[in-house]
Amino acid sequence: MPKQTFFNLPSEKRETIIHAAVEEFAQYGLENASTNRIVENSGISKGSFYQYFEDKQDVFMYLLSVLEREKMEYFQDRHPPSGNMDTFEYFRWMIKAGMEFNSAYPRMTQAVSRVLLGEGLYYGKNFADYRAKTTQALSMMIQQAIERGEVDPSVDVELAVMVMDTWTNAISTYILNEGMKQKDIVRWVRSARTQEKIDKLLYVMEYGLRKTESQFMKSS
Amino acid sequence: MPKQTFFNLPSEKRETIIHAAVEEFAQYGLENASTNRIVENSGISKGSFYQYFEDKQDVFMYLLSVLEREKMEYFQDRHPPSGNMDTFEYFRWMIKAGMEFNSAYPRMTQAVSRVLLGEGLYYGKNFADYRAKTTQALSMMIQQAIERGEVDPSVDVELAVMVMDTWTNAISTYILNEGMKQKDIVRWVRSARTQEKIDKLLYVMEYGLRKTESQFMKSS
DNA sequence: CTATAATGTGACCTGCTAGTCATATGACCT
DNA sequence: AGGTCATATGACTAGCAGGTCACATTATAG
Repeated sequence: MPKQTFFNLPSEKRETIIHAAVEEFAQYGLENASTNRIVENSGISKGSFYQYFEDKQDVFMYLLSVLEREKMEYFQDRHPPSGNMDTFEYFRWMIKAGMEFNSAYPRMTQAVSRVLLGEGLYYGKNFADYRAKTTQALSMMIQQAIERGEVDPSVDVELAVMVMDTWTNAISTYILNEGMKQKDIVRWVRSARTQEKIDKLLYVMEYGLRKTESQFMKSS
Repeated sequence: MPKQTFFNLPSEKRETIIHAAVEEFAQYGLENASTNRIVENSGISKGSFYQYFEDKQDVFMYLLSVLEREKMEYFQDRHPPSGNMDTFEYFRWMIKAGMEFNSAYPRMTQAVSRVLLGEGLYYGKNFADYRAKTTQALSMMIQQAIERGEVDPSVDVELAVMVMDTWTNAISTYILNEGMKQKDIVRWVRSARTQEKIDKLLYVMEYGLRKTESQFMKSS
C-alpha cells in the first residue's frame, strides 16, 4: 500500500501520478516498467516517488485495488436485467458487462491485464509470421471438416480457429506448468487422470463446435 | 540466423551453448534474458557470443526453428493410428502427440512458450491470491448451476472453472487488443458484429459445458 | 618454418536501472 | 520572531545491461 503522504496529496497530483503509472505498465508490463520514466512523466522528483510508494510493485498493487473497487461499483450500478437468471445467462451478462467496463477504462484495464495475463497471446509483434502458420493450418482443418460434413457449414471459420487455438495454448500451458511440478513429467502426462482431463476439455470444445451456428440461430 | 562460425563449432560446444540459452529463456523470457548469464553458463566469452549470434533475439529465433524442425520430425514418425479420421479425432490426436512432445522436451518447450504465450495465465507467482478470488467465484457459480439442475451433476467442477476462466481471459484479451485498434472502442464493443462474435464464443462454451460428462461417458 | 586467416578473449564503454540521502522549501504552531 | 515537522528535491551510488575492439591464440596453407 502507498504511504500516507501519497493520500495527503491534492487529488489532481495523485491522478497525474496514477495516469503516468498506468501508461507505463500498459506499455512495459511490471518487470520492465521504469520508475525513472514514471517520475519524469508525472513531473515529480525521484525522492518524492519513494516518499509515496515502497517501489513500483507497490504502485501496481494500488492500481489493482483501485480497478477492483471501480469494477465492483460498476457492476453494482448495473444490476442484471432479470433477477432469476439461468447461470449461463448470468455468466454471459457478466462477460458483457466486463467488456463494457474494459472499453470504458481501456488503458487501466490494459495495464493490469498486461501484467496479470502477459502480453496477450495473439498480438506479440515479432512472431506474427510464426503464429500465422498455426492459424492457417487450423483454418484449413476446419474447412476440411466442413467439406466432410463434420461441422455445420454455416460455422464461422475464424471463430472456430480462435476456439481451437485458445485451447491448444491453454492445454500446452497447463501441461508445462502443472507437469513441471511432477517428478516424472512423461509418466504424469500419460497417466489416466491427466489424459481424461484433457479428453474432457477437448470434448467440451468439440461438442460446442460441432453444431454451433444453426443451434445458435435458433436459440437467439 | 546464427553466423557460420557457430555452425563450424564442434557439436558438443554448440549444445552447451544452446542448453544455457534454453535455461535462460525458460527462466527469464526474452526481454529479461541476460547475454552475460548465457555466456557465463555456457563457458564461452562475451566476444565469442557476438561472433556466433547477432544478439539474443537471434539465438531465440534459432531455438524456435530447431523446435519447429524437431516437432515436425516427431509428428512424422508417429503417424496417426488410422488414415481416415474424423477431423476432431485428428485434432485430439494432434493435441495428445503435442503433449507427448512437450513432456519429452520440457525445458525447450517451456522456453519457447514462455516467450510466445507469456508467463502463463494460471501460474504467475505474485498474484496467486488475486486469481484465487476469481476461480473461487466461478467455482461457486458452477456449483449453483449444478444445484439448479442447469449443469449435469457429474460435471468436473475444477474443469468447468478452467473452461470459464480461460474464456473470460481470452475474451478480455481479445477485446483489449482488437479494441485498441479501433478509433471508438466503446462503439466497436457495442456493435452488432462484436456482440455476435462474443455470443457465439460463449455459446460454444456453454453448449459444450451443459452436458459434458454423461455424454462423455457414452462416447468414450 | 613462416605467413595468413579464423577463432577466442575479457577489459572497457555507454546507458540504463532501483534506491538513498543531505539539503531545501514551506506550512503551521507558540 | 523562532521552532518544528511534513514534504520536495536531484545528485549520487552501485549494479547490471548490451555491445565493441585491440589483442592473443590456434589452425591452415605454402
